[in-house]
Amino acid sequence: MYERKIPLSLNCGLDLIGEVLYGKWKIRLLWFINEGFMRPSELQRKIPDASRRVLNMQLKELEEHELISRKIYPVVPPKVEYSLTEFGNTLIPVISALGQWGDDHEEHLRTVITKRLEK
Amino acid sequence: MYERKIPLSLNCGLDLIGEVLYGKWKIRLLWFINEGFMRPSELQRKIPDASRRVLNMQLKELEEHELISRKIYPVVPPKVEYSLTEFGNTLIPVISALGQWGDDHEEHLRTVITKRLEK
DNA sequence: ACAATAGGGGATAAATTTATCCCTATCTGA
DNA sequence: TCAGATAGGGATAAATTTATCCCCTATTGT
Repeated sequence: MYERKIPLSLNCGLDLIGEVLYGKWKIRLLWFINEGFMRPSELQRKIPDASRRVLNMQLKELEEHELISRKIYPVVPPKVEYSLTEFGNTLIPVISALGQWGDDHEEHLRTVITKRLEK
Repeated sequence: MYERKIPLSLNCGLDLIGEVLYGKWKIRLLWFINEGFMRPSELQRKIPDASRRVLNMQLKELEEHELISRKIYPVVPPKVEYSLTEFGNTLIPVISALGQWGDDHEEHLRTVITKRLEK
């Protein structure tokens, strides 16, 4: 794996949650898994903008952080299912709050984001 | 500025909030501004791990996204104060929820983060 | 005269994260 | 027999974000 050169700062709760949620697709992965899309191929279809490789990597990190667990069915063709751990479940209300805020302010957000990009 | 080559995905509320909060120090900046540390030099002292330059850049982005506003006092030496906009204020409960979750699970988080780094 | 403080920003390097490409394996259906 | 689905990963390139270095203005204190 990549060996970090700049040490992490893990001083407060915000640092800690950032460490496990930071990653372009992680929050969405947790969200979709919570909604019942548990197989890697389903998740890839739900998030077509992400490459297969990156989703695998981020799923692995979520698993190492014990937010999700991975169950392998010994069948052919292979079948794998992810599910939220108990710990991962406690994060759902927080993610929900994030999404809700984004939805509540969708119009304004689109405006300011677009405005900034055009400069 | 840097010209983006990969288009953003702004499909849902989670994408939108991600766009304005993604940045190593942004959440903390909002938090400290909310706590009353409004001057650039104060913020730099509160977040010593960040370089001055990066804080300025992230503050500028927060301002362009209309989460904070910047007031310049025409005095010498210069004085600048940031404050949350009304819009930025609506984000505080969300950030609070993030920090609270991190605090509530601090011990477990430290364990899993450290464990993963040691591999 | 000189350092320190206040606020800012250009140029460039380094770090980190994502994307791309290619390869592995087995079974099902046309 | 060939295409497609299923799941995964190594090697490497590209994109993006952060860090570092240096420079500017003007005032106050030593």
